[in-house]
Amino acid sequence: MGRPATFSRDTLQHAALALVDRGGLSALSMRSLAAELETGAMTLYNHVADREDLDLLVVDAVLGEVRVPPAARYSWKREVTAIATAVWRAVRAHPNVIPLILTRRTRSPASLAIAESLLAALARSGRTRRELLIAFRAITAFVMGFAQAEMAGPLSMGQGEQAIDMAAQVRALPPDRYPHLTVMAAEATKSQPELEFRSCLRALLDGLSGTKR
Amino acid sequence: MGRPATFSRDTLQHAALALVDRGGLSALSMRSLAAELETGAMTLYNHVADREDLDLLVVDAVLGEVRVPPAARYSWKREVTAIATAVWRAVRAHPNVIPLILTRRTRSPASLAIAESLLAALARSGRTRRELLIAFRAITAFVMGFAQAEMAGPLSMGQGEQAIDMAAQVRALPPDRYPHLTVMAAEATKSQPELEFRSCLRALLDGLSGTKR
DNA sequence: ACCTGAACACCGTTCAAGT
DNA sequence: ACCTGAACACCGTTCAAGT
Repeated sequence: MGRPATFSRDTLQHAALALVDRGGLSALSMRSLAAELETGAMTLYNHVADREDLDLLVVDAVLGEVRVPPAARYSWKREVTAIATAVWRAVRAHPNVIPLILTRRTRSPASLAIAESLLAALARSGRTRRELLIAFRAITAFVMGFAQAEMAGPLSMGQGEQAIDMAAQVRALPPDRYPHLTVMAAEATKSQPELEFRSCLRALLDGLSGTKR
Repeated sequence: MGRPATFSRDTLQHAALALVDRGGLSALSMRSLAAELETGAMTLYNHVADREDLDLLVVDAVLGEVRVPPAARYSWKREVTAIATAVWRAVRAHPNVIPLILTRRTRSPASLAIAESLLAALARSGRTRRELLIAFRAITAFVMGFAQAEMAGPLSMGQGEQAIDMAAQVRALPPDRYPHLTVMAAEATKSQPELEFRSCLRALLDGLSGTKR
């Protein structure tokens, strides 16, 4: 009933992201977001089609933080590395949003810009279309999968308390049944996600630049 | 009130998977599953801790379908390829479950067995622990990420009607803003997920067997 | 011990009404 | 035209009671 307090879609978007960052996905609902914005739940529908649309807005807020580096400075490998790393860091900066990022299909300008710049960088390596598609698939799969693994994989990453707890659990499994896994859980205790990401990505790029068949 | 109809956790698990396979994730709720089993919702809590536990059961039903091949038949690369492909195929056979698989951390025997056998295969290539961890991370990230991309990536896979629609949408973007993406959307029309998965995985394995630094 | 209906505290969204 | 409260059809889960 007429508080003029009409807010922009942009403030809604960032309020939603802030809620998820702070309290996890369960902290975001039409009602909780409306309360945050000091309005009624139904008012949100003036800015957003439905809950799914709100989720996409949150995903896009994260992807919008990706700073795609200016093109073609060094080798194509370095450029691809810069883009992939930028995406991974932005995603990783919002761990609570990762389930949304993994499961929502975005077609926003931010997400298309990332895809386009990655393709442009890869195209500099001289490939047929088919090879370019393969390279694009491999890299995007790896980046998203690496973020996924940090959230849900069997071998914990990083040195947080939670990661160390997880490692301890896996290390405590019967070593005769899981000889490698238990050893690797110990190794994962020294995990440095940034370095591991770089090493994995380098291996992938090496493989993608090898002889074509 | 004593229909004796006590059912096993196993039938509950497969009924839940069947509901998701048939009707998507939204078709599975405590109430819908109970109805399927011709009982009341609260009866489920005799077999399952909570909804999260039910989700894990569904994830595990899929991972339980992975047939890990017998070890050490050919080269380590072929063995790793066999395992990765088996996982990917099982996941892909249940597309509606993918969001759950990506976001739930399982520690079930099925999931641990997969991880252990993948590590065992990789260990045959002769690596330090640190290199083994890197290789494991790269491959699991890739497999999960590839499944994720088929569900939510910008370039559609396969020749289904839906995939073709999606490709058409991306192809219809302004080509001066998205020169590579629009071309690749056309290329993706010929997409053969199985072949692309193999090509990407081969590149990754090539990279992982290259010179260490 | 195992089972289960009623009730509670949430959801997203429709609808009809406000200005 | 924009806003919004009440109400509806769902959720997962607590609680108390059945056998």
